[in-house]
Amino acid sequence: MPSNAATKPDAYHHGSLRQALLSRAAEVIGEFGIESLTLRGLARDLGVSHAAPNRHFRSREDLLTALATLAWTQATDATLARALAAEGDPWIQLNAMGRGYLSWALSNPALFAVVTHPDINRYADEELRNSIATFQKTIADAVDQTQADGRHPAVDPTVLKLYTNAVPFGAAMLLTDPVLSADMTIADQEQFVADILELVVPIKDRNA
Amino acid sequence: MPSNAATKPDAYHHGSLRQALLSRAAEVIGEFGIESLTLRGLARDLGVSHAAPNRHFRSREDLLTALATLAWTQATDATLARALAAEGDPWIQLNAMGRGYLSWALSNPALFAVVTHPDINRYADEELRNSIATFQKTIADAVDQTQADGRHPAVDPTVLKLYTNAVPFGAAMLLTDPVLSADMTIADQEQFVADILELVVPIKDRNA
DNA sequence: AATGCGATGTTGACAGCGTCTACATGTTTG
DNA sequence: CAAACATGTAGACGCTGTCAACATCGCATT
Repeated sequence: MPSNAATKPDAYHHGSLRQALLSRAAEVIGEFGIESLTLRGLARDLGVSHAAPNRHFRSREDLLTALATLAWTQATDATLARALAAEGDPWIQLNAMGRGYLSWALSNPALFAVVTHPDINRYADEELRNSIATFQKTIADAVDQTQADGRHPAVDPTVLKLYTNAVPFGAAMLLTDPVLSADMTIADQEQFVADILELVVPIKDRNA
Repeated sequence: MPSNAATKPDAYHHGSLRQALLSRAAEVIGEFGIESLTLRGLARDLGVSHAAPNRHFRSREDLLTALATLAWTQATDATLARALAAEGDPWIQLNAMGRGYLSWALSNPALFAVVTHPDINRYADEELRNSIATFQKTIADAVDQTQADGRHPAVDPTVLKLYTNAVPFGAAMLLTDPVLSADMTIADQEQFVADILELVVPIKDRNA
């Protein structure tokens, strides 16, 4: 059985260093930003030697790529979870997916920040590409279903999908940045998100 | 008269190093990404000593901040230019602004990348904050005018402004990233942008 | 015109970082 | 039980940002 760092802090082997690195990395990014993230700093924080992280991530870029993969996977899960819970027609489900995605982004600003890093997809590995493709397909399928259900019949599906992706993505970018959302006074964030989605995928008339 | 680097390449003083640094930085970012941007690398590229850039930018972060300020200023100009050329009611102008903004972003992916860097606003100086505020106010005013003109009368202005900001922002993020827009086949980018804007600020019915 | 000063560029130095290699330690498996 | 393997350590290297000290230039004041 591998030793547990919590019970054997002086063990030669950490036991779950990879997970600890990912977890601590998210904390550091949230607190100090991505540029402040260093492998040596993580090693110090976790009480291991400076080269230990290299056993799990060949490079700093590799660690960021793993975080991005985690982020897209979580985003997909959060999005799908809301859709399954919605129990309605495709339009209602798409609205729920948007809210699920935005909720996740606002609850996990550090992981979302990794996803918006302009370099992150530059040398993306296959795993990251797959997690992105899975997310995109999730959205694309949901959009297709709304069109099959009669919504936006005249709109080019490619345009509609990019639009559907862009709204929560852009909104999350603005909302997770204190400077960009500086002059907004938002009382209830959940309600705010619902109001935005109402402009894209209106469902209020359903209850009227 | 300050020496000109183009005519006196061996001069002790570069003559316009600050501008050359910003210009070369944008090139490097476009080609190799933000993480690959180093002050020493820029110095080498421009044929000056390794510490020369520090006379113009106290730190690497300072250079990125200057680039971001430049980016927001250009974005504002590009957005306003289209609005002034549009010559229509507020709704038509807002549509034009969206297209102007997206055109700029797609034409200047390197500067746009700086703006989407998750750390860029973390320690933003006053100049950057001002350029962001100016852009936001430009959009906000235009949105207010559409509401004064009778559009979206029942929608909270704050929600409407965030939505109006988020669409082009998110669309530009997706379109400037080869991975995120991987499975999109876009024949005419200008037309594609117009189609997206049509979903947010429809103006086609005007000509019908 | 001479001179002195501020702006700009150079050189050298230092610590921190990523990352490689060689070695140590613990775990698992035949 | 021993050998192979996964994981951690120690040391080294070049690169980077950034500072201090010095050099050179343009410009303004006399």
